[in-house]
Amino acid sequence: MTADFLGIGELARRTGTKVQTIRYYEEIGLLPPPPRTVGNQRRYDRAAQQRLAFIRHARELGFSLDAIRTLLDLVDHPEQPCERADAVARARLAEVESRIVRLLALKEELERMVCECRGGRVAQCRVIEVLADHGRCLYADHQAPDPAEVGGGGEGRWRSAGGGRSAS
Amino acid sequence: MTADFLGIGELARRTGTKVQTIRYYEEIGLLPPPPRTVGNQRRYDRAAQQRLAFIRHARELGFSLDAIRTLLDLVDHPEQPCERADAVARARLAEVESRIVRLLALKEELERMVCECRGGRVAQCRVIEVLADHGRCLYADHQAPDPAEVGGGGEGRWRSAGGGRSAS
DNA sequence: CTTGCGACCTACAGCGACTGGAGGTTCAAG
DNA sequence: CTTGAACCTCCAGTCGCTGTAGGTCGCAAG
Repeated sequence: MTADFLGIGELARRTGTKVQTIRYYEEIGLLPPPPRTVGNQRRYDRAAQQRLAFIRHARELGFSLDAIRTLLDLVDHPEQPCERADAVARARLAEVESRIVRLLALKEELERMVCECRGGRVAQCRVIEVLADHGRCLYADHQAPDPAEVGGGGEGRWRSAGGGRSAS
Repeated sequence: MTADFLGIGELARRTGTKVQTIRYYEEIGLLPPPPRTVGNQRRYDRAAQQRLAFIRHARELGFSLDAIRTLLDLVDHPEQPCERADAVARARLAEVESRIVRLLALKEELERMVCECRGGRVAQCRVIEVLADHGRCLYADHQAPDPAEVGGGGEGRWRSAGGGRSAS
């Protein structure tokens, strides 16, 4: 049924990839340059289809293109021990886990915000208030790079700086 | 203790922001252009500090700069009803929640992969195998944009396409 | 007053992972 | 032969910064 050599559009349709993305993968060396017709159009065989499916699947699982490059290297040398593949997958797992932890904390924070907002004016809005004052958070360290003091109490809105020329 | 007008470096230090990032926020209109010294250097007052702290905090909670722009607009007009702020926060919450759900599924998938890999050759590696064959996943829809058939059985590695010129 | 040094200035290029468009060619059906 | 969809290359833009180059400012020591 399925022709063995596909045009780029057909390949795109079958793998749920955009045509440009396929060309992009080729450009950065994830996909090998396929053979072309005499009219210069790309033609993909089954191996290319499977390689692209692998890439897409790995992308769906959140692997970076760099990690995928490593994984594909391994696919290309299947007699090696698979420690590297394992390590890549484990690293990705650790990433996902820490992201989940962080997002759960964020979720709690956001829930508190929207629950406490009782729909008045912005001037009394909890959402705005919490954002303005980190101190009202459950967790001080959402993901902050540095602790760093940020100065200042909480009364009076601070809109924008406006006029005054400064001394030098 | 704290001088009321800070140089950009001091402000950066206090808010845990990079100097270039502050200039970037100014460039895209999140921070108003501050007054300058006669020598053309930026000087920030307390309002600017608080505005930047707000931005940083919102960023830590994962709000996009666009969402933050909306939020800051509201801060600048505190007599409005706060529905918009609420909506922005709720949208962010929904985003976070769906991301958590997706990541939990990914986590499970990755765990299965690394657990089942028994450290042989790449040729028998579970990690590689699962990536090559979406059908082995628990959930078909990690985040795929389209279902899309992806063709093909599972024997024989598919390395790269290589030579053959195609017919036209 | 000069020198030196660090903090500051503008302008622009680059990251990852695509996405979109312009402007031109090729293919297959009618 | 004509039409129009699919293809081609090249390049700019997305988001949220980050880094660099090459110059200026501010302040202290000599």
